[in-house]
Amino acid sequence: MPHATNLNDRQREAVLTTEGPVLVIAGAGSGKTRVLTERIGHLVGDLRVSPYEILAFTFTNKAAREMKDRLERAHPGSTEMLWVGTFHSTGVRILRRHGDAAGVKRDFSIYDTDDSTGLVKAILARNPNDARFVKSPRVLRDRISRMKNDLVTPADAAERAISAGEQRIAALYAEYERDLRKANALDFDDLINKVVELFATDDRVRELYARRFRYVLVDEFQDTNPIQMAMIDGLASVHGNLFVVGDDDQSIYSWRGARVEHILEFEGLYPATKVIRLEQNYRSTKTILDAANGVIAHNLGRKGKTLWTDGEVGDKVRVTAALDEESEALAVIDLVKREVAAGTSLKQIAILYRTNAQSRALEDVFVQASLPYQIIGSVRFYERAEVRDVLAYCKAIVNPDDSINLKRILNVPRRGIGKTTIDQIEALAAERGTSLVDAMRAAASTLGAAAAARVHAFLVLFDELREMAATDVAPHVVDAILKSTEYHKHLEENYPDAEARIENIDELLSKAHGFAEGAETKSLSAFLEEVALVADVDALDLDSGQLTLMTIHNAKGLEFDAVVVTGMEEGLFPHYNSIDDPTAVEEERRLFYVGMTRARRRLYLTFAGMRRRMGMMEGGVPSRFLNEIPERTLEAPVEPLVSPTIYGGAWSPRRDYARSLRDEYAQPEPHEAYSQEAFAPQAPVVSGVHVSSHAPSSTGAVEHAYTIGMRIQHERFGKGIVRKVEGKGEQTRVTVIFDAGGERKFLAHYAPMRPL
DNA sequence: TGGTAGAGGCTTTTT
DNA sequence: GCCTCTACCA
Repeated sequence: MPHATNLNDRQREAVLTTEGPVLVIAGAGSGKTRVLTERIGHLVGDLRVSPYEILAFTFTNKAAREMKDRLERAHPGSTEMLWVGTFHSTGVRILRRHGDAAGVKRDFSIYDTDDSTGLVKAILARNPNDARFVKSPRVLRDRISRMKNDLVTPADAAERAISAGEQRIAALYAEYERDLRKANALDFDDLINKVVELFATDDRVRELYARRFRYVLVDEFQDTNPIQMAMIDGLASVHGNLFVVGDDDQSIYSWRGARVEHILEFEGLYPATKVIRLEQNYRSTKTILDAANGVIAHNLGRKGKTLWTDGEVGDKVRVTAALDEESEALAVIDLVKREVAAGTSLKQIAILYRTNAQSRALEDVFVQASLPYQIIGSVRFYERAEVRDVLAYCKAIVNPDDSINLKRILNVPRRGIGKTTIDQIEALAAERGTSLVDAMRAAASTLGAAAAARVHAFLVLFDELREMAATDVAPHVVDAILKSTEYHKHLEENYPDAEARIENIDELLSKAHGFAEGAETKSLSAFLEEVALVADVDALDLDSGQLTLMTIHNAKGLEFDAVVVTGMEEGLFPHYNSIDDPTAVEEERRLFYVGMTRARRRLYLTFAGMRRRMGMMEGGVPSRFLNEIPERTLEAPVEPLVSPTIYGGAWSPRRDYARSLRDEYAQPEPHEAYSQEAFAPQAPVVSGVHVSSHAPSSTGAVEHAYTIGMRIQHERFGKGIVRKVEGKGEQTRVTVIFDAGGERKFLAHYAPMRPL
């Protein structure tokens, strides 16, 4: 059997059991991606199944691409007809072909989270009395999204509403749905929702797909939500050859409506199910697995399994304490340096964290140290204002009914169409029940002459671009938008950081060019579709030779030789919002488990004694998860971490553990610039440091009386002059301009600094 | 209509 | 600490 060699018995069973429902419980690193790919290879290569009859769901586009690449190598030509993609991209594919039956027009636009929020905002503006029922447009949008994911319609919501507030929310939800239809737009949830609706209303279409796809495969099954489950169920309704792979211990998307129960209830739903468990791990060392197993064992709500490996024991897990987030970043650099010295390449190292906000402090220090890194997520490319502006032009051009995006660009760049004019046009649109563009075309009579002329000028430009988009390729249209609106000039005139913004616009343009080179359909609408569905991880380049920074959520499914999980503090990880809810803490624990099991050879954990949160410095306490790691897997000494005073009590830097590392960064010129070569592999170096505290030494409880103009001495940055003093008591912040150049802000209470 | 300054909210995680 | 919205003035 060409497709069952080099597999263990269980894996082979999973590959060869092609008929009927199969549930594979696949632990972290147990080779599930391989099983999925080999299984498709077996179907195509050995059983002569046409790729046309196979549909596979992956969690990201990147995973889909990788699976296709692997298959293409093994069976050239086989992937052309194969459908592999995310639920969302598969939904789009189906809706573009057969959406009509569910009332979806073929040329619909896709609203991303920002667009949806804009729509909700507009609805709330129309219903000022309802604002008191929701905290913010975003909260309402999330709530609507949750209902959609749970198959709750506006009518259901109205029926279930017990309070007046719930009644109104149901009404706003209904209005949101109406407005989406009016704008000929689908939000992310609709991309799946409408398929389910389609299957329910039109049996012929459902059967068309269900007959075609004799084999349906689902990866990351633990993170499917009810609406996705309904879509899967519809697709598997004819042949029943449904193969799902998941791990209940890695379920980390319940906040998005995902249900682990889908794993637990699968056998009940599909009675003939064959269950296969993959528990042998091929990724991590014995020590890392032991540590991860020890942590996840604290969860009560799990099916229970124990991963094992016959790999080597490996190095122990190292915990590093830092004074604040800056020292934490320095500690990370130090760990990276050691890894590189030991022969690990930068691209095989990942720095993970709970929240995107944590990346900033890391980045600041990495930049200073010239450490090459790539960051996934954070300020997302497609969410930058300038990129969104240009995309709004594209969206409005493709679909002029898209009032949200049309409104966004009406006066960007400034063309004298201000609030008053827009209000008038909107009123006219509401009065006549037409779209915004139509109201603009009709507005000449109601507007003043000057305003009417400006609106007319916009419409001329808009129509020209529309005409062009009907026939020309995406990059040309994007280029025409930029030229005709003099967008570069607009950026230069209005933003001090215009250069960076222009770079982003150029990148968008080059993405459009790249798209036109590779895609079959090169139209603007096809480009928008691609753009709407890309995830941040899709951009991850593991061959860039750089260090990778990302959230643990983004790291799902990936693996690295060395992994550093930062921010191991109560409140951050587990996060404040989860800390009072045992179920939520269990999900946080699973998230930590996912982070730990990304590591192949070495795992590092760091925490900071204090950290800036929304501008305020706050004290931190080591995460409870650290205490759950079996001591035998940790580098000694562990004592300070398991101290009974940890919870509740304020944490202070333990000077006993401030060791060699501190001195390294205590000099005035702390970050020697690490060139690319400095990070090239060298001969292994033996490290003797265990739990190390990364703390610029504290000055203790010295009274701080800084005044503007005062000369000061800072332990690390040398002499300087006080420029600004803000706040009082422990919160006193002092801004200093250093003689050596550079301005910095410190908390007077904590900074290693004294008046001269 | 546009520019600016100050207030207020925000950070969990994402297709 | 940063971004967005609002209020007010030119």
